Amino acid sequence: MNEQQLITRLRSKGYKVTPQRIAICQLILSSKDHPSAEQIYQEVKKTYPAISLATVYITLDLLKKLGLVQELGFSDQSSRYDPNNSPHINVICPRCGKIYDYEAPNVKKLWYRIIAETGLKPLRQRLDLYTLCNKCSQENPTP
Amino acid sequence: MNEQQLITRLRSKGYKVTPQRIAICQLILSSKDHPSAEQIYQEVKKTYPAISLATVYITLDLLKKLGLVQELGFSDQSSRYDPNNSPHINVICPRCGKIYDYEAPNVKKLWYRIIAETGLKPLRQRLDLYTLCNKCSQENPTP
DNA sequence: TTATTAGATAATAATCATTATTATTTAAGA
DNA sequence: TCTTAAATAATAATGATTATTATCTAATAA
Repeated sequence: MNEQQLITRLRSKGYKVTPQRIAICQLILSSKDHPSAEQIYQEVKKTYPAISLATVYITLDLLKKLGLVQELGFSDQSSRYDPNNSPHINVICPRCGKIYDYEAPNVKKLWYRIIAETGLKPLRQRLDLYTLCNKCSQENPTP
Repeated sequence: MNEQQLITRLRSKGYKVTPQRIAICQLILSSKDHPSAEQIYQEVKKTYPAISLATVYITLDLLKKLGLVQELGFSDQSSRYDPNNSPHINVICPRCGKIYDYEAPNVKKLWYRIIAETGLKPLRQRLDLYTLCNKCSQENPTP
């Protein structure tokens, strides 16, 4: 989704288009590492030093309402925001919290077979796979 | 896991066996609805009126360390505790928060194929599928 | 059986991510 | 430009979870 599409999408839903909003949306929608609100805040602050953390939270809520990002809640770290809403696996390191997407046609295909198996109509899904990242498994193999 | 196995497990790890601990463990390990800490607290209070919420949290942490329960963090509700650690789907209602397990041999088999596809070695996983429960979809079909 | 003590409990204070509030500012249409 | 409803920045409030601490007790040994 490019900037013009985003602007159109916001206006069509009656939301105003502000520079802060564009900056936050661009950042999160192009992110690959599922940043937290704080991380987004720190990043956007580089361009908008006066921006408020509350604005970040409000904008993230807006993107959730538009169905453009999914909020991933955790018990051991603050929420992370995922702009990828097609079925994929969030590969998560239980030690450092790093997250990346594993996305492949076969994963999607197999997931659809699982869904068919359940007979349920999913609105969305969240597939988390916990495994030590390379860095953490090297640093301290057996904690 | 019966009470004797639980007691042995606790003692073998150097944890003391207390009546409160047994009550909390029994409750969570036999639960099917992934209760929250508060729900467990309210339930155990019926037998142990003087029990502290802190004790519930400490015991849940202990069960996590033993690998007997998984804590499921959410962004829109407090954590829920899941005693089922084999691959299964948490079917979650996005409106009322109700959770139940969908567990079937085929789901497990397909999930293992997905894992094989990724080439990753999972320590654990969490598979959430969001769909309106019967009650909520009847009450207000289109919000 | 009793004494000892490390760990557990109950009560409650502290933390911190997130949400709510409010005065001020601004986007967008008239 | 003018108007105004919505957005922003600043900050207070909330609430789940964690930390602290003064008893209390399970488990071991005398």
